[in-house]
Amino acid sequence: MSSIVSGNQIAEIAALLGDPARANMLLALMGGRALTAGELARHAGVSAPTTSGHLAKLAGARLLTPMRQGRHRYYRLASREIAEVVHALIVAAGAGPARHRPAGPRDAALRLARTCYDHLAGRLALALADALQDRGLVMQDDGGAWITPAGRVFLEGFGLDLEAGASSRRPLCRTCLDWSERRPHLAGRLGAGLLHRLRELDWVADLPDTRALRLTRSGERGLVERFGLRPDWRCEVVAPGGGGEG
Amino acid sequence: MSSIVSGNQIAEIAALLGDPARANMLLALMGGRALTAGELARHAGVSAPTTSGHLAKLAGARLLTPMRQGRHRYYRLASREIAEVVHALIVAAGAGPARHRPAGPRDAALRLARTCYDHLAGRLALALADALQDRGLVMQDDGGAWITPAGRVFLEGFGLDLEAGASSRRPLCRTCLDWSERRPHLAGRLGAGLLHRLRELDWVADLPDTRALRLTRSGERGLVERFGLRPDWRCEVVAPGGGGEG
DNA sequence: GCGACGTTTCGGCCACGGCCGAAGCATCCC
DNA sequence: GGGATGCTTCGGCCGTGGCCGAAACGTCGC
Repeated sequence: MSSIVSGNQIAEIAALLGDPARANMLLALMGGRALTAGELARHAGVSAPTTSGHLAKLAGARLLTPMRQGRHRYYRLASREIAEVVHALIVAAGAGPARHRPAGPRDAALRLARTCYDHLAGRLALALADALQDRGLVMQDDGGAWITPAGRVFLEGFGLDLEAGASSRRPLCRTCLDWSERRPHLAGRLGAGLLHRLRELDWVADLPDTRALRLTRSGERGLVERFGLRPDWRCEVVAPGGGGEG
Repeated sequence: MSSIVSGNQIAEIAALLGDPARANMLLALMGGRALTAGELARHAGVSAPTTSGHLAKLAGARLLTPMRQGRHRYYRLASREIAEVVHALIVAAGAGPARHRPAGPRDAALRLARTCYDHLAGRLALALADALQDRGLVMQDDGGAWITPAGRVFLEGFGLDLEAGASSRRPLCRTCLDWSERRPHLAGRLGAGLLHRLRELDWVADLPDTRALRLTRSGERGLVERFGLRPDWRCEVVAPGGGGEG
């Protein structure tokens, strides 16, 4: 399988990661959020023109995907494969005393449900996003998500104020790459509003000293009844193949 | 988890991989075997002096581990973490339709026993290497292996011709990093001779259309009786904490 | 419309690093 | 010892590419 890949192709990608400014940009994007060129410039510690050049290269090589939004330009990691490369580099750089990560109960809880900035992440977030999509309330395509008219009615009926913050630059509905599951979940004002409402209804509760969340009994019942959440949402979604063999 | 790693550290590693010559060297080393500077030069398609410079950088950054052996200098991947980075890059470069690998029964057979070039690899190879070491017939240290006088007697009694090919440049006894188990097994002329003899005795048999091997009933009995192979050799091997890792 | 702001293009500077040939060590073999 | 072989060091050439300031472009808000 590796025989079809030449060192030159590898070097091309690695060289893009081999610049401190670009590496810092990619690192900043590992959170899964899309960031603007300006934010990335600040993360990288270089000027706006320099940043622009770097971003053009990264997008040209399909490492990043740009999204225009008004006078801003958002960039996000283009694929799971690229995220894997950066992840492997993070591990290799942290190297030294090879840290062991036994994926304990804490990790499991985080994978199940947690906050990501101000919105929901983890398997629960994905299941919720899937449920909304299955019912035609939210549509997702390659690089974004939006609320359908039916979705607007439903969400306002659920108690969300979709107009709140409408004047801010923040998009109403946006996808955010879920770091543990490697699939996009819902962010933006919709994601924030959802999490806020779920807390308000006591459908989710914060666990102490962690970003993990607990889905309450009423929450589980409510999400299944009103959102059509699949009862098996806790199950592993996909098992990406492990290390290769020579 | 990623917060303690700066983009600069990542860039440092990635930059080393970002040169076509170096990338081709690392790709060649992904087979798990240690290769000489000359072999790597040929793989990379650059001159010996250039290769030397590259290898010095890679070894200096702990991506490769050098091993002197006479007038040769062998290099191998320094750690599992580095191999993971290269692996992720291979996947990302092959990108497009992300191949799925379901780790089926074929894979399991390969992990159990297979050929690696002309010698044995997989758990059987490790168990055999351990057995030889436990009985003081072969000694291994940080970067190599050699046959003890007692081992020489035993192996010749088993039917190996240790003098065959003695005039060639190939080392008698060498370790080779097992790619599926991430521990060294025995290669060199000893490894080749062992596999040859095991086939001759019908202790192992080749499976069709794969590099996997099957240990026959007589083979299993013979290896337990004569080599002291542990009967539980098929079990998952636990990575020893000490190890030559990193 | 106008100014403010975010981003990109242009031009020029400069350093880093890859490349090789020649020469220098080290090792093996006879 | 002498000669082959494998690898490294040295010196010099040269292209690639990162960086910035100035200025242009596009969008937003008034």
